[in-house]
Amino acid sequence: MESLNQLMQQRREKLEKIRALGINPYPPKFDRTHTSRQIKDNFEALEEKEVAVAGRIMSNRRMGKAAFFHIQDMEGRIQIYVKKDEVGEKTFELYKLLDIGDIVGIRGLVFKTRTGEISVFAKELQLLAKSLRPLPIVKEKEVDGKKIVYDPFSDKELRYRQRYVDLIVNPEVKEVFIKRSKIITAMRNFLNQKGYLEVETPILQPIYGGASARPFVTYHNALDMKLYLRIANELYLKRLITGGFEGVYEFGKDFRNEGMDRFHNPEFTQMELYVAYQDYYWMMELTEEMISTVAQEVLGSMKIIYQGQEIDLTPPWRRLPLLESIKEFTGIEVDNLDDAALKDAAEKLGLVIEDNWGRAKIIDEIFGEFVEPKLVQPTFIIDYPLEMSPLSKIHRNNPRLVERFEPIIAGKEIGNAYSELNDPLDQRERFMQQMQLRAKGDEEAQVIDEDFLRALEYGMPPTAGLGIGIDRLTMLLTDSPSIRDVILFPHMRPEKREEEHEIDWE
RNA sequence: GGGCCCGUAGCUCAGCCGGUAGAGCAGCGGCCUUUUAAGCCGUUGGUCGCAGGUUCGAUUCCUGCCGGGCUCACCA
Repeated sequence: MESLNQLMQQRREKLEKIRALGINPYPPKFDRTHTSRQIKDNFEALEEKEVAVAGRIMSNRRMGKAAFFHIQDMEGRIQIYVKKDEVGEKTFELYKLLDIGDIVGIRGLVFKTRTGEISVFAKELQLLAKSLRPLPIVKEKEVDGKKIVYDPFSDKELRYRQRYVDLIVNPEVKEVFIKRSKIITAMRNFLNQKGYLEVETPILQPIYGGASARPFVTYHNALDMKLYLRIANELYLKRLITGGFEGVYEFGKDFRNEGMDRFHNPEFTQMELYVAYQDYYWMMELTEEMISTVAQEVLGSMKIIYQGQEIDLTPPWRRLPLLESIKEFTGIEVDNLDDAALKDAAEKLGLVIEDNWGRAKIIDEIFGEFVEPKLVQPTFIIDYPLEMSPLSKIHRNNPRLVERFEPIIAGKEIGNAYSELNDPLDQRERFMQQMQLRAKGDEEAQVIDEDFLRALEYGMPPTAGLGIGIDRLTMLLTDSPSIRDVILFPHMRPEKREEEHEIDWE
């Protein structure tokens, strides 16, 4: 237990004084009639009427025998006016023992102050929860309609570790997560309207698959076996297409045991959708329709600003084959070059190419370095090299390519899709190639999944599949520079080692 | 993993080339019954991230560690 500093000590003393007044500092409930927003939006109708509001004290201006303070509820803040003559001696004593951060309920009359602020004139004041820790104090002032914030609570480490404080003190943070929720709801509604079925598939998997990534490993005691946290939903969802569902989707957490940065959190949310009898061209249309619809519903516009760049999500989006995109941005015509010449060309661009890299890896490198960052407006990069895509169908016009696309927006991929490979013999081949890569030390190569192959052998219809990174999409639609700004509790190292709290596994 | 930067009061920060710390807000006490970054007067509060080293003396210099940020690498 950390020792109490002066401020926390004082609050505990106040708590005892409140108890001594015969007041329960943690009563069971409060009957609220209005939120702050409802009062502000309906002032004319509510003026001089009695309301009951509740929230956290966020500012306090005391003037002898009267005081103004703001309380904050889910929808905003409203000012409260307390006057000793009005609330009485005892309640005013209670008021004097309150702190910023305490949760209170007020019953009183709606009025407007001399300076024009809609407020509640307290007739009754009730403590609903005493706060024992001091909040950061953020003050703000409006000048010419612009909000100036003084001493913002800005330490990123504290904000991420104590998100509850961040949410209390920084209202725009709450907005981001409200939008995140609306994005997911809008997407779910879109998919439901199309008639697709939302399903749930295992997170704990005996064999992981569906992406190239290193997994987290866990252990089931009763079964005495290793399990993996899923890296993708893909293989289970395709089993369901085999099973006869013709459109299934899942919003799910995936887990990848890799580095962390501005665009990667070890656990992240993905929406995966599989639709029978369709191909990747069809899926491109669905994707642009879905993303633009979500933006329209959540933001009221298909035009967004991301980190200062204006982006127009209105369909149709540009479709650009991968190799053409490389030609466009670097002049390199990959198809005219043999392996050695391609390596030379890449090195001339300044890339460091390892000797054991194949063509696909070099192409991917050139794309990632010279093309992707330049694709600000939404673009479907289509038709990837076969070797990079063990789960997608070979291109109908070119056996060295697959029918795959990635939607790129603001220089970053936000998803991945293909005409799903449903030829079980070809799929087995591709798995075998992956196993060879794995034998050569590629820890991210995919693992053969015999049960998935068995499902394909029963026959899976032609299918289009799509994955959309919900975190990345949310970054885009909330103009957030880091994935940690759109995840409520981003992964952090433990604050300190507290031996006494270590969990004792058997 | 590499590079750069940061860690000082509850919060936001200052502290030059070494002499064991300061501001604003918050808090506490006083005045103030329509204030709003309320105001005025007074005042408390710090193992200067942790551990070593150099030194008569370290918040300051050096090393290591811990935590974080940015970035590069890796990575769908």
